[in-house]
Amino acid sequence: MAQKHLEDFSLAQSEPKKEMKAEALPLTKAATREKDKKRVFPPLAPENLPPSYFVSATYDGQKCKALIKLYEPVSGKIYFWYDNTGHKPYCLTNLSQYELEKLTRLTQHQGFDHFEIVEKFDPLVNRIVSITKIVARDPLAIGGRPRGCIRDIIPEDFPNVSDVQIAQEEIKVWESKIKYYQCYIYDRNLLPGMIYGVKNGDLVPKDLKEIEEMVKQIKGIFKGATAEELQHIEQWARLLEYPAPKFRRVAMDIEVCTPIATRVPDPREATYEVVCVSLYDSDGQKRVLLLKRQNTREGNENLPADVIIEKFDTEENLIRAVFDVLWSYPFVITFNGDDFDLRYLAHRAENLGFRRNEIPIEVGKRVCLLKYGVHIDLYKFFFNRSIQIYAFNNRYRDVRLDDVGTALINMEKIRLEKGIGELTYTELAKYCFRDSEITFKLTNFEHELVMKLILVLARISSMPMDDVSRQGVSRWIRNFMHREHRKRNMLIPNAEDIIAKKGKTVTKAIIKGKKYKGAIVVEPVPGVHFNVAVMDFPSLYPSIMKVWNLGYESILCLHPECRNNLVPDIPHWVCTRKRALESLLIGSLRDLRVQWYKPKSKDKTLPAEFVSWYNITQGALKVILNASYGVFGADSFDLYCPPVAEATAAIGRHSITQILNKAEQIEIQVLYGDTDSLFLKNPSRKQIEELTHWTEKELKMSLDVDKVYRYAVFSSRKKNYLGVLEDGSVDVKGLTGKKRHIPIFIKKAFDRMKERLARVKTPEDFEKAKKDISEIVQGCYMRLKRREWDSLSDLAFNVVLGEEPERYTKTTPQHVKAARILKENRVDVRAGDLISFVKVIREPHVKPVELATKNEIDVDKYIAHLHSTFDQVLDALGLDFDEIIGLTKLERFM
DNA sequence: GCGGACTGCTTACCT
DNA sequence: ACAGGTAAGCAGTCCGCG
Repeated sequence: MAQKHLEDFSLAQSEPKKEMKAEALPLTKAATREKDKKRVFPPLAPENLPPSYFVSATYDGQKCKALIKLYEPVSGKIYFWYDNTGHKPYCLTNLSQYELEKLTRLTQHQGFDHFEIVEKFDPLVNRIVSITKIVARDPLAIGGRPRGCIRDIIPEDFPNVSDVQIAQEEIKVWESKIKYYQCYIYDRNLLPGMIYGVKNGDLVPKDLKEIEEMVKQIKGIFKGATAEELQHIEQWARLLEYPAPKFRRVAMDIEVCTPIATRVPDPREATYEVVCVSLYDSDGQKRVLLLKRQNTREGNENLPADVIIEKFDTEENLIRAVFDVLWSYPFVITFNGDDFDLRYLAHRAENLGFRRNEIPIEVGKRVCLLKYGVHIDLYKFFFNRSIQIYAFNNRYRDVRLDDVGTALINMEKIRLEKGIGELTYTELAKYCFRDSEITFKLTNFEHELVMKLILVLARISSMPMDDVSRQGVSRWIRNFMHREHRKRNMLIPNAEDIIAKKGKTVTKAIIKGKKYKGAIVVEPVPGVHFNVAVMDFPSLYPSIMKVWNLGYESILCLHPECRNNLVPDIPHWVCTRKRALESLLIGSLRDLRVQWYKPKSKDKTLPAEFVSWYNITQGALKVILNASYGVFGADSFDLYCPPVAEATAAIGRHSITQILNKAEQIEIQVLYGDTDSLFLKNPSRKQIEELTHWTEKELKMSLDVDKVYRYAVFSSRKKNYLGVLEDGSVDVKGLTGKKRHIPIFIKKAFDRMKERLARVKTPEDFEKAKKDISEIVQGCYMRLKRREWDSLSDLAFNVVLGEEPERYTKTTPQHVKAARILKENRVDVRAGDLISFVKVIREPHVKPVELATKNEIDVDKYIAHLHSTFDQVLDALGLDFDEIIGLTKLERFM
């Protein structure tokens, strides 16, 4: 495979060979061929293209057509396919053609094409309406320019509703903010991420016969599903079962030499020289391109033997060599390339006098895309909170290459002692090479997990891979909702219309400033409890949406006969006549995850590559399902509908309360519970079965035993406990000892306690363990008192600065005080930075670690923190901090 | 002028 | 630009205190 896609250069034509003054090679065969290759742009798909993956889409402003980027995995190339159906951009309005023709600004608009009358189902008024489609020649004519767009002209030129004759009380424009290529994807029923061929110039989906058997098997396990549900399960399964290709790709990193070592150069100015670029590709080719400079020594660092070092006499030639790469790889991976590497290269090339069409980069406001392939900026991807938490279980905490690399693939960046400009060639090469190596490997571990995850998300959301890797979960959900609206010929409602009709919530949140009441947390029973079963509803909220038919259309529907189908405890009702889209789509995704992908991802009898695919798929579904309730309560979501979220939460409270009562009734002690879980003390198998059956029958939802703790420790605090599993692993939830801001000095002591607790098997073991724990605490206390710590940084609190330091006006928290001190010392501090500070005796009682000295540490403050951290566990064990550290009751009183 | 009771702000966590 | 609920620590305010 690696060889194969380098063999085919049939596209190479025209354009004079570029001058390259590289030396100090030798080049491998592959690299030589790559250099010889000549570029043809655009890379048009031939009349008949072998099966290729739909990886991206855009609008070509010159050809005025939708453009699909197809990745052909055998040659490892991208092919462009332009629309040949004459599809055009449009928006919709409730004004008639007659009225619209009065608007000369519209009919004379250079982008205007024609009107059509269409019928669509309007979900908010629950009937088919006749509306006018305004077709344009260019998507920017509909919207997207600051002034004079069609969607703005209509309300501007009809300022008064009385000017026109319409049935509704308002002039409306719909679907004018959908990106044109998304519109194209929906209307043509295309599936990004799936496989297509080109036959006689037409784009045709490849038939998926190799997965038919599997799809049949999947449908077979959903016995209770309705025909409609089954149809959707099948639709999702087709998308998710089809295998992924190998992704031919290159990771890239650049270094720029700046006069001031601490400043990051501005990519919009691109004032300074690009001195090094490293490239690491999926065929194992590793290159470092260096710029020859005066006063730079060679150095004697060793790089891996297979790294090819190329030196360039001029920066221009170096950048040309990099651009050759960007013109030829289907996928280019960077870490922060949107805001730095690609942006810098593009502006630098401009400054150096490159012609526009020589630059392979499309520079946008916030992104940098490639004219040829697909640029994945891993920083954007890993920054996504949903990805961070649900796909990677919070394994990395700061979104920096070093941190993500260490956490996911155990690779660190190379630490620099000096600025880029002072490095020798080999030092610079080694440093830069490591970055592209980490970047590449972040897309390569676990059978190319990251690439496949992006592919799966692209399929679910009907989005290009470049968009899906940059945008948040609410966009993914919105886009598959849009797709399904179009598929059903439903009008996509405007957010303000949903709000006007269904915007009210009726419950009062516990937290001030929130819109509605959320979940229930059961008061824990403090103490140590042996044999604790944790039961939970798998995907509670998506289940509720499915079972209760929740969606913006069904909540508070217009049918009088549905008004008595009430949500428990609140006055909202739900439609009984028509299935809501969200309920159907999210419900079927949930069932597919719970009943197929989750079990398959744990099936040890399958080959590793399959398990990995199932695991990736279930992970992608998890990310989407976890957010599927929340988006309805987020005003940034296009189908924002607070009563849907409110009803979901209300039914959740109702469900857990019902089980609580049932458990009590069959005499199981409930120790704790949170939202969708119950912690049961020593239940019998029979009791568990009874609860499960009852839930299945009465609530129409599944209830599983998630795990069994050998023992669990609760304090009186909610969302705070420690549980030891049978295999000796320890779950710590919410305890201060695991929070990332506390000093490692305290954290280490806490971890020692954790290790000790893991070894406790029986209630009898506890006595010995308590003694050991007391000693751990005692030792820690003494070391503090004697000021015996390894380094000051062990005492640092690390707190994220949520805002720019000046923006704190109401209060000045300690980390902000420290940040301001740093600023006074000319250290650049910005929102999002992690501030490390220690507590000191003198005002203002905090100091950035790097400025503090041992003697000024306020030891008593640290003892107080040690105290409160351990108290969360100690009181459950019947231990007392003060007694442990040897204070008598009298001393404490004094 | 100072401490206690209180509220509010901020961060990090849980589901 | 998914939600609400909880814990902890500190900042700031008010009030009483001969």
